[in-house]
Amino acid sequence: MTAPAIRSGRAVSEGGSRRLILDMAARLLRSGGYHQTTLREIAEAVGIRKASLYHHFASKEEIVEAVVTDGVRFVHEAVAAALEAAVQAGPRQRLEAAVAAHLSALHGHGDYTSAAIKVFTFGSGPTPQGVRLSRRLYEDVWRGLVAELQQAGAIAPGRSPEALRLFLLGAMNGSIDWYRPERFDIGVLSREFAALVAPDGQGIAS
Amino acid sequence: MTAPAIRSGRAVSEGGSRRLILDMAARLLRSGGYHQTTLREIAEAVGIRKASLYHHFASKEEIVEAVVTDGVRFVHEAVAAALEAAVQAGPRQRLEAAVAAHLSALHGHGDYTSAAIKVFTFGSGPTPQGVRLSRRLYEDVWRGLVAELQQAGAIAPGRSPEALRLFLLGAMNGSIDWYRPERFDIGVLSREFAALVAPDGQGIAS
DNA sequence: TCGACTACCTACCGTCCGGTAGGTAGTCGA
DNA sequence: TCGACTACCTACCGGACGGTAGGTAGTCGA
Repeated sequence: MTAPAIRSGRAVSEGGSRRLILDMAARLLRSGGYHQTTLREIAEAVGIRKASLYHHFASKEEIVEAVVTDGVRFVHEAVAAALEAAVQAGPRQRLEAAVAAHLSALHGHGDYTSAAIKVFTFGSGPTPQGVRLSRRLYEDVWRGLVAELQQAGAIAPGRSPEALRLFLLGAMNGSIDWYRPERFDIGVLSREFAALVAPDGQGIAS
Repeated sequence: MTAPAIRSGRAVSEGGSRRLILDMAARLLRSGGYHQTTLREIAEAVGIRKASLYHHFASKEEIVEAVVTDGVRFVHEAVAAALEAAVQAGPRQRLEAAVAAHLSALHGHGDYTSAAIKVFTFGSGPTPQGVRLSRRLYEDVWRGLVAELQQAGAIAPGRSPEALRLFLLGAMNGSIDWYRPERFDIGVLSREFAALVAPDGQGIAS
């Protein structure tokens, strides 16, 4: 009685299965983290048998790594693009744009970025080197931005740049626990974040 | 050949087994979260067989709940005591004291508080009602403190108090991912945190 | 001394995990 | 038309999971 679904050899999309697997894995990883997410769940969400996942990926780790790498790359590119678009703006506006881009990548777009944060903020699963590297590179974007803000005098003198960066990233990533699109607006939140780090009346513009 | 260890009926301490189990569970939960921590690991760390855990607790959930509840209560009491001790100080000093108490509970003391955050920041395991309640009560402490700061004019006008509280808690709890006692000083960090939320030159003292 | 009780133990349960072996239907270039 | 290839399938593996059944030493009050 269980409808066997339409099976048709090459299925609907050619080669799209890999993306579909990653999409479903990202969704499940986002809500459950590494250990709660099982290959059976992923396979079921995709609509195939668990063993078929091994036709596209060699292991669970490989699937998770692909999701996490994509997630980090996505938020990295979004923030880099936002900073490039605001290259002529003042430091405060650049900060606000970067924060908005980060939060949008986290909440507005797919599940990849949230999944990435869930997975390696847990510290649960094994963290491959490629993931560590891409994460490091993304952190450097913020390191650079904080340094730029400090150089422009936009942040209060005496603040530790490293503490500032950790505070900011931690607070933004922590929003996956409380952000609800109907309760908060990313633009408003970004202004709040930026105002904390670079208060009004500070910097070259004043 | 496997040394059967010293078995002696009532063992070393009377009734202390329960605490020992929770101590070990807290340590494991802190580093592994809910799903990675197994009853076998806990039992091994304690030095008893897995089935013996059920003499003290009815289920894994009950153990985890006890650890989490203790962790929240500990940080709650620490922050409340710090605020009480600084009842005569200015708002900025009170904020700094609360932040220092929270961070100390997280990093300076046992594993309970970090375990609590790891467990329900994951959103992994089931969250019993008792845990939700104690967490809510603790959040109210910060809600009250932010309101007090706002009333005293210590934070910039126009800031959303709820956003401020969420940022602060998120950033502090995020520190479990990067805090290392040899790289950071809790006193210094607390001053950094407080300076962001309640910048100098603001409030009744100026 | 003897029953109740405490704090453990060994042995086992069904279930689910990630992963593997080997098969099969459809597609496509030669 | 036919072999190679792709994309899936069924069936199974050993092992780990949380949890249960039932037993056994030691303690202690009556």
